[in-house]
Amino acid sequence: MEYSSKAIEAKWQEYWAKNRSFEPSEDFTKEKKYILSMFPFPSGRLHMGHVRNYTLSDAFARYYRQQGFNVLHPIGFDSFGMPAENAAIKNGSHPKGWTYDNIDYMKGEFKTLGFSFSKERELATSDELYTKFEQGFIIDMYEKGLLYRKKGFLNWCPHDQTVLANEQVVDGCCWRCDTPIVKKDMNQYYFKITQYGDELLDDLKKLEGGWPKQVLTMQENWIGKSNGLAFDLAFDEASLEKLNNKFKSFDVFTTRPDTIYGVSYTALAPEHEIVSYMIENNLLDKEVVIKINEMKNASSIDRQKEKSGVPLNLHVIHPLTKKSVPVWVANFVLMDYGSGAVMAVPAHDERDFDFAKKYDLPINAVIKPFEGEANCDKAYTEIGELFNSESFNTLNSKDAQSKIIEYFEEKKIGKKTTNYKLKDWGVSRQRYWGAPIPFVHCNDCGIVMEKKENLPVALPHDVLINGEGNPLENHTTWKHCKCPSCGKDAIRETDTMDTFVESSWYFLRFCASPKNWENEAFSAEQIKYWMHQNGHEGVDHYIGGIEHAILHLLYARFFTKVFRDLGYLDFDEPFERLLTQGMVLKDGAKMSKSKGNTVDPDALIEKYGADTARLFILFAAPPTQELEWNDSAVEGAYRFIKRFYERSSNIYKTDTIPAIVHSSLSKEEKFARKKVYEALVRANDVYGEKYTFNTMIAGVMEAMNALNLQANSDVWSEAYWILTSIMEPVIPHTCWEISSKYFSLNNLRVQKVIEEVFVEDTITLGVSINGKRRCEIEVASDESDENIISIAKESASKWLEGKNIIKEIVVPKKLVNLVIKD
RNA sequence: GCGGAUGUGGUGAAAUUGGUAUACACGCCAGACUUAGGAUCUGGUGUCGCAAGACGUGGAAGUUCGAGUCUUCUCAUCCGCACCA
Repeated sequence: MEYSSKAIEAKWQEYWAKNRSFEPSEDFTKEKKYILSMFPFPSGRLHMGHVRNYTLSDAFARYYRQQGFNVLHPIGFDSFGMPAENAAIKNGSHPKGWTYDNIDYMKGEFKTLGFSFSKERELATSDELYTKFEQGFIIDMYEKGLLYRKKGFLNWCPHDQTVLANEQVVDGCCWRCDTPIVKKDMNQYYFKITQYGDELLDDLKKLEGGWPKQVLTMQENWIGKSNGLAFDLAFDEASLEKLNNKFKSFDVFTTRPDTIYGVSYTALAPEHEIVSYMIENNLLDKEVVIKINEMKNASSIDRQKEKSGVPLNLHVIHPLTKKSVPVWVANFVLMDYGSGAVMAVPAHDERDFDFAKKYDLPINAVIKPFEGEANCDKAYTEIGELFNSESFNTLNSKDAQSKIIEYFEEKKIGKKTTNYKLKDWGVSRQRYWGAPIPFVHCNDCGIVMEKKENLPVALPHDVLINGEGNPLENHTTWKHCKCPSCGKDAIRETDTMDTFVESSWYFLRFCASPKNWENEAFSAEQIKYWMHQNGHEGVDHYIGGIEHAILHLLYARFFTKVFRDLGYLDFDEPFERLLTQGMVLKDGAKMSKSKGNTVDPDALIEKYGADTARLFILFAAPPTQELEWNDSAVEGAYRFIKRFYERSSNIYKTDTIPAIVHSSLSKEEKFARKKVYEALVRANDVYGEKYTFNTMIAGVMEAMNALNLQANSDVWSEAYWILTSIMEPVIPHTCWEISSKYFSLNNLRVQKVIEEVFVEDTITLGVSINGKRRCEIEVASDESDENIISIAKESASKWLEGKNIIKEIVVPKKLVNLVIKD
């Protein structure tokens, strides 16, 4: 009975493949579970983060199959993207060949890890069939005005030679290659995600409980809703003249209208159109222009270092006091938030204060603390009581805010406004390996959508990828086409889509039978089934890394709402429960090639087998915590499996669970049974809410330790009937092997908990004196409190001598506490 | 700066939610079997102490018969956001 991971694992992997064991049933009357892991980018090999991710989802999928659910547990590859092109530049490979070779290899790895994915629903998002439907949705969205093209200042990564969405810029650098981004002015397509800002924010409430709090907070902050007042600041006569009457005013936004009487200057972003106009028309001194250009060109990190600005020698009229207020350009004013202009109240805003100090601008306090006096040594940013504010004096900040907004609205000089940090999602990428945006530029008709029957607009195979420019733009023939509307010569759009578009709807694609994939993106009937259950909506368990807390998860939520409004779906949120797994660390740091602290899954499987890898991963830490890799603990996992396998020699063949008369057992046998059923209870707790596989496995180990203390083959056999069922989601190969050998696979299903094994004749109670544990006593489980106390007193007599007992507490089945006094 | 999380043996971690702190595992120590052991099995292992015992969940205080768990303050580490007007 030597344990051989290789022979056992290969055998069952073949068996599962041959028997289509993990294909979902199309019997839609059964209860279902949709278990989904975030699909991988086919970079070449799986890393430990993937293994952890898929081990978790696989455990869920296998558990629910045992429980009799119809389980959809699909996988695919997020296969467009820049690494394929970077590899092309480096090795001369073709992105497509490189991608699909990697996919083949990684599919092999899935198999050797025993993951119970549906093979038949596997897909790659670079498949033309996938692009075809995606481009169809893009056209729908364009028609609805949810996709538009405009010129703007974009985040440009000089290394990847492409633009990035705001979400994809991390600390001023490219999220993929860490190159500092620069701003570039160019045309690009945007999804109007801001139109869904409110709903994306409000619906976070529906996800409470199902999603980690942290992710909800991050999304909330990202959307960044703030309420306030927007109003116009009109130029004075001299300024109007200076601007050739081109601009009469500009718009500002404030969340603190209560501080409006404290305005002492206003500031425009260096990119503001009024500033640009003045530069273009030589209305500014040379030195001023140089300073403004410096501000514009500074990286976002440099720009944050120190506040700086220049006056424009323009003035606006304060809307309430009618006083003249100078207009400055300031580097801390951001063009892409609000209107790119601010009213500055140095007395009550730290940024405005710093700037005013530096340039010696007036600081006018208008809010004072409810207790105490106004103080101009630093900005007072708390709420308080208004003064120097004409008719609003003595109001508190909160009341003043609404009163002042009301006043502006009455006078029609301003409006209550909501602003969002969230910006529209820029989706153009100037690269080859992505889904082409299915539009055509026609001299006569403008931007024209490709006809749906002509989809997909597929990529040309013969491209030159050398890292210079956009390969589609440079291709000699591909971009030339006929206008779908007028038939004249036209040019194809050469931008491709951000790969986050593909991952925004892949979970819906799995809701279709592969035999219909040619004809439909997803099936209404299957969406209705897989994405709904008992009033709940969405994927039942979605498992992946926290690094997608904003990007992918926000985009997927947005697409779900758009698809709903396009009439394709009838629910609001795609993922009901989200489990974000922790990182895999080695030597205290995230595994990475550059640090040289990686563990190769293939080598691990070669040495110990997939079951060992899976067991270690689930045992070493709870899923949401970081997982510190430990080679000798892996060894320990291997030894446990080996023991578990070899001790099956204690059991006999049976097709039903052995019947045992509990009362006839010895103390050790009863104890072993109790431990086995305790493990079962723990196992059932894991999947609902707690996900604590580590304690479930500890329970099984405890049961094994208890079984070793006795030799009753009925008890052993019953135990294995249950334990192989509990452990099957974790170490499936070993469990199927044992189960097929002894139980004809009949035990891999719901197990019943028997209560009688938990009933004990005697119980052990701790005895504490003044809360300090002193000794323990063994009493009959139905002993009266009165007797328990007298037994406790007797056994603790040593500590009670000469003391008065003033209180006696019995905690049922736990302990006795005696409170004494000298 | 703002927001969130975490802090328990040499290590990864448990603790049925206010009731015997350290389950389970790794490591370590000792023993058995062995030509041998990086195999297997058995036993031990929070700290101090010869012992009785004392101390012990980052630190300080509080509530309680009783606190890892609740309250207040504080320290440390990690993560997210960050000139968002």
